[in-house]
Amino acid sequence: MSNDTTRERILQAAGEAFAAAGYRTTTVRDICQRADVNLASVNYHFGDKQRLYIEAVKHARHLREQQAPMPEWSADTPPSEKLAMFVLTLMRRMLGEQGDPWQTRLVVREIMEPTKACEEMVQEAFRPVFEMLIGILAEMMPPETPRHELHKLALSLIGQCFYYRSNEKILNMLIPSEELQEHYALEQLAHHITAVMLAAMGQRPPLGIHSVGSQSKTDNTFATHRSH
Amino acid sequence: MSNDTTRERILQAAGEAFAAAGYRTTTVRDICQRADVNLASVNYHFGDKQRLYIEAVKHARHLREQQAPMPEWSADTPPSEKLAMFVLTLMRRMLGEQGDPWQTRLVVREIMEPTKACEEMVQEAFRPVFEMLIGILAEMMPPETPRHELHKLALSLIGQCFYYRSNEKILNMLIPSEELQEHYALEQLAHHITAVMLAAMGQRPPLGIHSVGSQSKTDNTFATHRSH
DNA sequence: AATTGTTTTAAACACTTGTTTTAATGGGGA
DNA sequence: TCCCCATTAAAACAAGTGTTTAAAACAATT
Repeated sequence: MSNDTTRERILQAAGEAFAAAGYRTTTVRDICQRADVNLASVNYHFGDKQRLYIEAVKHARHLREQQAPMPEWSADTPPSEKLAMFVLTLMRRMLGEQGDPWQTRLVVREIMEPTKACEEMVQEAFRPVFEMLIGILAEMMPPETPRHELHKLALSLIGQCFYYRSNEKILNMLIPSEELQEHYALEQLAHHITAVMLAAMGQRPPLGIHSVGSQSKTDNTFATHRSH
Repeated sequence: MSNDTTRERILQAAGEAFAAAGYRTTTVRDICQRADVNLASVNYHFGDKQRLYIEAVKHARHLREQQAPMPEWSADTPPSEKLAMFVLTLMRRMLGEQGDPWQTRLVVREIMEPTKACEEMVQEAFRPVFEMLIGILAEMMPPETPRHELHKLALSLIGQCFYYRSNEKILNMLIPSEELQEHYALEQLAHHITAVMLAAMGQRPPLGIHSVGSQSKTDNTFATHRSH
């Protein structure tokens, strides 16, 4: 964590500051104070604030990728296992395992309000991950499934994961804190999202059905359980 | 659309401006120019920029609610139909039917980075909608389903809807534009999300299974369709 | 030790920002 | 008509912003 060069200290401080307050709100003076460097060194090392921002985004993304790398599977790994691992990794990137996940906060800002730093991010990071997910889903769905349907399934999955990062503050207001502590750990959320997607694709029994044995399905599988 | 009083003109212009560029980036001068009023009138009518922002958020939320009101159902409406309508309404609020949906853009900003305007928004708007959704889901799931599981199902649904508003720009870079035009209309997206949720809860056959007859299920319902 | 190129420092600059001030305007009632 | 009120208008203010400048400090090479 202890980056010694001025350039690296600025990059780190800028990432944290931009992630916490956004581009416009954080000042160059903030960053320099946090990094304990002289005010002019930002312009010396990065030219101007905007180019520093772009570099900070790139830096954040790289950090996040190596903190939660996408797994590689052997050829015979069942697709449902791949999907579970994929979701878990995505959630790790979203929420992080320890400390404040400022890297993802910064990336999310860029997603919501793309700047010049976004194009590179999509091509280098998002598109490969997206294609990987499409590949996993394609293994589970019938071969004739149209591409746009695979895409929407992928977006359903990503959307659920994304939600827990982007709406964190709202969640804290909506869900009681004991419930949050007890049932909203990273692994529990990943497990839930995986279950929803697998059930939606018929790779697992639907949620709410406790009879796991696949041959013991009863008639009311697709029926309403109670009309309140 | 033609609000005549100075106060209303400012409110409208401020909402659009804040939605497009955020609180810090948009200047009071921007807003006044757009509303064609004198610079000082913001402070005269609203006190300061921050209180104007709070009023603008409230205004935007009210506008959005009356543009896409939540439906009311008769007592015997099946829950799956309720869910479909709920999703459609939520998507209408997210994406809007015509023109730039600046109201939701502004609300989304507030979700991502809550200010003083947020608390009121959650209590008055989000919580009732959330509870309504929980009620619908509870009708479909077994009575013994724990509350936190209903909550997570609700969040899965909301997360998918939210995604199409928050990641709009990324989607445009990730999905070919012809596919977007052909398969990403508001109703199509709502239909997809509804299908995913219903299938996940066992209220519909899984996606990718075309035999709708509930008795003609074959053995491979919960099996892999192809190993690539 | 002197010199060269790189990095750091403190100060200043030019500009934008939210806000305030003070005067002008306009319209109803006495 | 005159006065009083709410509203609008133009100008100025004070604080904060990104950026530049020019000198100082430093490190490495000759």
